[in-house]
Amino acid sequence: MEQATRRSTIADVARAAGVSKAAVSFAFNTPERLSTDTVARIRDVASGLDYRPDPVARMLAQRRTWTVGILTPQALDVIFSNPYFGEFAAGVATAAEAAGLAVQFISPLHGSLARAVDRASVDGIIAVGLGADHPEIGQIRRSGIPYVLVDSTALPDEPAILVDDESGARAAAAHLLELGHRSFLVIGIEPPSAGAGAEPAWVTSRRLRGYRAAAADAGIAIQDDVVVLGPASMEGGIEAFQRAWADGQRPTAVLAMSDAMAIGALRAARELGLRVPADLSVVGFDDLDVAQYTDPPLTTVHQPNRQKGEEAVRLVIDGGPRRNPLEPAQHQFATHLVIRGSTAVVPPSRQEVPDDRS
Amino acid sequence: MEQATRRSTIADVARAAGVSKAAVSFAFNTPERLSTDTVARIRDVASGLDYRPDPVARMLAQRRTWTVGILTPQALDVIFSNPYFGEFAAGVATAAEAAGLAVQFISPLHGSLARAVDRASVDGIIAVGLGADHPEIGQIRRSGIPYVLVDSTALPDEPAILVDDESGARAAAAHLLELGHRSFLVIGIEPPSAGAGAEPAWVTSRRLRGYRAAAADAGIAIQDDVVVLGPASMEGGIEAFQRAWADGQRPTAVLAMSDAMAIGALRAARELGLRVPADLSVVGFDDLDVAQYTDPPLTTVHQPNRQKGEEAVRLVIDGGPRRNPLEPAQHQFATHLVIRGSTAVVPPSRQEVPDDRS
DNA sequence: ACGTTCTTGTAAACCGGTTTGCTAAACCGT
DNA sequence: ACGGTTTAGCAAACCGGTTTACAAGAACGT
Repeated sequence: MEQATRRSTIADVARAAGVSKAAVSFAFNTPERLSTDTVARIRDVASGLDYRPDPVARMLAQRRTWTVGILTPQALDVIFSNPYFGEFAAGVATAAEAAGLAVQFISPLHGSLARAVDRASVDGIIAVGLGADHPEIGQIRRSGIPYVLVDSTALPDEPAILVDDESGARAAAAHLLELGHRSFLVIGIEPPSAGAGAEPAWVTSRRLRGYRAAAADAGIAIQDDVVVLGPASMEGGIEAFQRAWADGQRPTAVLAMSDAMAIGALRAARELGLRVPADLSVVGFDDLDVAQYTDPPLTTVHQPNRQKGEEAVRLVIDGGPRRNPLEPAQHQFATHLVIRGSTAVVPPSRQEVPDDRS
Repeated sequence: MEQATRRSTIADVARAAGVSKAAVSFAFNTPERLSTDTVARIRDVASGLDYRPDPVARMLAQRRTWTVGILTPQALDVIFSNPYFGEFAAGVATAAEAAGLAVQFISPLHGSLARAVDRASVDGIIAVGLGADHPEIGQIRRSGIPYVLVDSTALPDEPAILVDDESGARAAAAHLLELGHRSFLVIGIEPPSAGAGAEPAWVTSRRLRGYRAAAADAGIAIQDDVVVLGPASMEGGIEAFQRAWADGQRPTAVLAMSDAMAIGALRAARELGLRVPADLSVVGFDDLDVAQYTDPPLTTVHQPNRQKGEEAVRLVIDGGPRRNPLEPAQHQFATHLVIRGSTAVVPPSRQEVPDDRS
């Protein structure tokens, strides 16, 4: 028993309508090339046979897939579980739909990103969170497919979507310092690949630099031993906070590099009997939708997650062969602090005696 | 200025290696058909030219795309913003990756789902949340592509992933009744297409049936005027709750049909000065990851979001031509209530005098 | 020495569309 | 009546792979 009914092809339609294959193709794509009644007749016959042009054959002939790919070094299941990616992807989807493009996710296939890239049939690649050192970006460059880098340091003229991580982080820390906090815990995002830990281009480094700049302005230093790393998830936030606590740390404020981790910290703190913000202040990063819904609502650094996605599509679309060279390839977004309810003045009991070097 | 460097094709490799196209193809796909050193030589030449087989051409020739599609009637941006879908998609992705398949999202293109289905090049379709009446499912059936329906009533022998919505809902309501609640607000999910409002197959109807069954057991009725509908988002939950409140409703318990909406209700209640669970109990549905992180942690009906996705892939994969007819096409998952912190006994001031018809 | 099987490779058909000449007829102005 | 332009449609090449049918030579058994 073979497949019951073979799908009808353009040749079937042509035969049934008594015309050439070309005519059928024209009837659908450039009807003005044919007389109106031939078009009508062909379309009739076609829908009678319920003919649907094979998208793959079309892609091959046109050498366009009408698809953009979102490339990530993490496995797909962690991507989809991560609201940050959700919001970013929502932005991509919005712009893609407007341009008539489909969206495909490209992530390691059986552990190999390179293999996944090879199998992917896309017209453009939006690579998010790849370290500049990732070998795959070399592969992409060579492949000739237009691409744009997101959230990673790029070569000066390479298409990229950037965010002013450093000043966002700086604002967050400055806010806490102004509230009198001096004892911090920094919860950072660990790099996806274990290898690239110390890489200075990684987002964690950029944000940390911002935190430290603000601290330096206030004359204090954020030591390495108050920064803990973990996966950018609520789970990761809990664990990071608990680890620090077990380690004997008793900060009055938490600087989390992602809202998800901040939410985890919120939860961990609550379980330890700490009240936020009375006993502990927490500030996140990303300004996810959920940040408004936590209790208390989360003070966090806003970055335009959806806009980043939309802009990425735009860049990759006219990042093609004849890109307008006047227009810059890179787009940097600003960040700003959103003060909600999870931060407050440092508890009196924990205030440090002011320096009295007069 | 044409495109700088044309990608090398199989013909280029064949010429450079002094063999036929077929040999090159064999070298990659069935190396045992060739002598070991020919294979080595061809591979060498190929990587020298950095040849990468065109995935589209390959799809056409093999008549396989190695891709599964997730079909939804909602726009992609709402999908990606919705954590429920995120978790489901994570499940799909896990199973797809294991099977070496890519994942593609299919959702209305310029307002037309049918058009999107036509353009999609996939080997199987996972259709989620389509009402049984949706015309597109007819289109899919006719197209001959294997598919599986998720979260929608299916024909008896049609591949489908189902969930025991009714008993889950029943358990939720029973729990509240046991705690003494008699005055409810039901927050339901509005159907994606405005048209199909009264459709009895819709998930909202199934869950409502469960709530009502439990209520009936306790001798009370849930009237239509205590159920409000909205989009399945946190926003939607806020609005629904506020609308009901403005309408004069003062429930002691909220039955939300999605965790996202429950979180919205939590927030709206807090803003009105209501303490949860002291003044108001809230129970959700879905048991999203975030449900553990709300304050208080959300009592909710668990359904296995990720497992549903994984199973859907399995069903659609061997839902192909020669499906094992012994194995049922449908898979129904159980639900169960998870009691956390958002539900408590009804406040004394609101206790109803027990019926004294003796 | 000879038919048979195995091994290694090739040529050509094929997947299902799009696109590029090209031709024959219709239309047009004079 | 006639050259020039449109219009309508066709045949064939092409996109870049896979797969089938076949051939030449090597290995093998007797």
